[in-house]
Amino acid sequence: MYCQVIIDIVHENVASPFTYRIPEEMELIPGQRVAVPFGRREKEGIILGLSETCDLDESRVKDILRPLEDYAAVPAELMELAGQMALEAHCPLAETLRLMLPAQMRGGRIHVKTEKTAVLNVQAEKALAMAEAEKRSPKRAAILRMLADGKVHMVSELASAVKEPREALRKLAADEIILLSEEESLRVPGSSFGSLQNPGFTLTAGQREALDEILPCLTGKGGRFLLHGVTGSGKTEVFMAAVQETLTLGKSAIILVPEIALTPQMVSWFRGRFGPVAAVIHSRLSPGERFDEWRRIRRGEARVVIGARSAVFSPARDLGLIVVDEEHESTYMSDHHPRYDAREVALNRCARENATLILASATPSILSFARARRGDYMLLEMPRRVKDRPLPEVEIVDMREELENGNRTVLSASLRRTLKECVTRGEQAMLLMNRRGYNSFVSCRSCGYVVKCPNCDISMTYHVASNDGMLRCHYCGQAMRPPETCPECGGKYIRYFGAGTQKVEEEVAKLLPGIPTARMDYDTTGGKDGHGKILEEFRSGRARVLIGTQMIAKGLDFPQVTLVGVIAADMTLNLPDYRSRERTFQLLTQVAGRAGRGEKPGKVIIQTYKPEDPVIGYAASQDYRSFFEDEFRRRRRGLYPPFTLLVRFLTESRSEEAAVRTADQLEREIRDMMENHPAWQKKVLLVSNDTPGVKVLRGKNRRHVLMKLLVGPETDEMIAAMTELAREPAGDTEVWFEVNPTTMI
DNA sequence: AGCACGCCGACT
DNA sequence: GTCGGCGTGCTC
Repeated sequence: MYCQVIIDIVHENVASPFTYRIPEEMELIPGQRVAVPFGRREKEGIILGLSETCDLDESRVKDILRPLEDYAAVPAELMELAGQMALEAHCPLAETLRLMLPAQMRGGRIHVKTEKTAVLNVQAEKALAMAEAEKRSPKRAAILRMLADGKVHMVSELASAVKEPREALRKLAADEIILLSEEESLRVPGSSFGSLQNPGFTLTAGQREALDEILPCLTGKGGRFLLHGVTGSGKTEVFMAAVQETLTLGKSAIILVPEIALTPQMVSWFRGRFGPVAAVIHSRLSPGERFDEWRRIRRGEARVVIGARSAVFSPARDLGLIVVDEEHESTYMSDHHPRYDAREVALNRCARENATLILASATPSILSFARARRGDYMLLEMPRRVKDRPLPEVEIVDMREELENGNRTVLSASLRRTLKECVTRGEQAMLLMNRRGYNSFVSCRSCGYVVKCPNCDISMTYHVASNDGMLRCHYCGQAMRPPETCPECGGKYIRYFGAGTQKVEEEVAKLLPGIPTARMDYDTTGGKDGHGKILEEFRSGRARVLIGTQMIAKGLDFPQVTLVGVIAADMTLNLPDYRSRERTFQLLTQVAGRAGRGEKPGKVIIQTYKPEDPVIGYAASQDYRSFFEDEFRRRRRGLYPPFTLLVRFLTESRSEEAAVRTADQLEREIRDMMENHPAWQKKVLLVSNDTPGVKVLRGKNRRHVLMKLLVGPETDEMIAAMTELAREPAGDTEVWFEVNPTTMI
């Protein structure tokens, strides 16, 4: 027998399978990991397939050394998934296969943990009699009495009654009175999140209706749902019930959450409700715990998996359901190689394994909602909050008026007043400073005008004076000098935005002397568990005002918070990214949902230089539908995803000249390629060659070639050709190729 | 990815 | 004359 093995090396040169002979008496199956001789070294590999014959010269074929486990580490469905992903991403199979295994499992770094056990080897009566006789050895007597029940006991358990039992055990074993052996032990992660009993409450009508659609699918061939419910409508309860039903049917469920550290409630609910059948995968697990959780899942002992995006690759037995909570979150998009979208993988797996998919969000992504409307997903709407609690009152403050009234600070008069009242009442407030990215945009403080690219309908980015002080469009490379006066109203207050959380904290300290505040942003969450510490400070009430970037807006539940202030809603709106409107809407809607989660009603103040922007209004009234229709039209009109594909080649080199030269070379080759393929040429809307937002990163000079493509039947071929193009060696310049890059810096 | 082989400059 | 630079090429 022979087998095809994928060697665990990610390199084009060794990407295709290698043939090995399977020695007599060795039984192997596809998906199993093996050790093989490779060159003059030993390597790990995964069996792709088996065959009776081999078309290679016998003498060149080597023998499999040994299996690494006695089961297939990658089950058949995940083998197929890895294959398809490698094909789509144009990357070696070894790379996608790595996603299917806990990283620590590779390279033999992790071992199955065993625990020593002891069991009686003689009749219980005889043991008890011996215990009586063992006058001189109380330890042996005690051990014999404990083992007299005939059951297998852990040595650690015996050790808690008898100190240092090792010598006594050794003697008993030598006399063949007891048997010592080792048993595999699983490190079940401690209940670091506690275990909250979820109060069993009766379902609302909305929840009932949603479940009536979902539950029948679980028994059959599966279904696809987009669960759209306003903040506080009880989406969690719906998919918890679906998970319960999945377990009742003897199947497994995977629940994906955007960031496990931010959803401790969910984890404790699941632990409380499902006990040890729930496996929780999060970044704080030790390598050993992670591996053991993986094995519990692989064996079918854990049938509920909760984790971040990589949990979508869990080897769940008989998969019945995948839930993607907060479906719109960008964390579902992997940020390093091989790039994948956990939502797409979930969809793929569900189709493959006849499982049901539930995407849940209060603010679904444009893509998912568009699909739901097209009929790809069944749309389940829950427009009401539980107990018919009202949505918080939202006030929009026009910051241009503040300026006219002589207020040049970051806090409006209204926010100052409300904040003071809130704190005086002993309640808590959250202030969101949604600043992102390195660069700032340029805006007129008198009329709200923002400098936009003439070709792209995207705000231009100011490149600091130490760079070249120009305004640039990150999409097409258009550059211009910043205007001295506002082209719209002629005003002189053209400003470069860039104020941060620190500034806000200073203002709050001036307004409320002596009131403790907490600040949460990239600068303050550096240390180990910096996140948790700051949040705890706020949760405990020691800090009364929490000031932070968008990390404070996600899924947090502080019942004492009655005021949420958004310092400058336009900040994310004017980022040079076609997704900025979507992100702003999501952020504002989600943050508005943070206020008034307890008994007391909440208030939200949104400060903006552009109160007339519909996105602000849609978020204030939590009107998802109108936002969607508006944004979908805008994308179609502006030819943005999902109607088009953005593609980028990034060159990086120590030498600026080399980075530029390589980018120029790529551009020429791309243009040649398009000349040779008239059908492809028609799909190309834009080719630009320019300096990216960050010109030098980690000491490397950078340059990028951007393309916008219309999606069509030839898309995949074009991507494949461009992938090849990017692979060509370019001296000391590195070339990165990306489709729909997550970031454009 | 590693690790061989292989062909040109400064050293015991 | 050799030791060693890292350019090309192969690994079932």
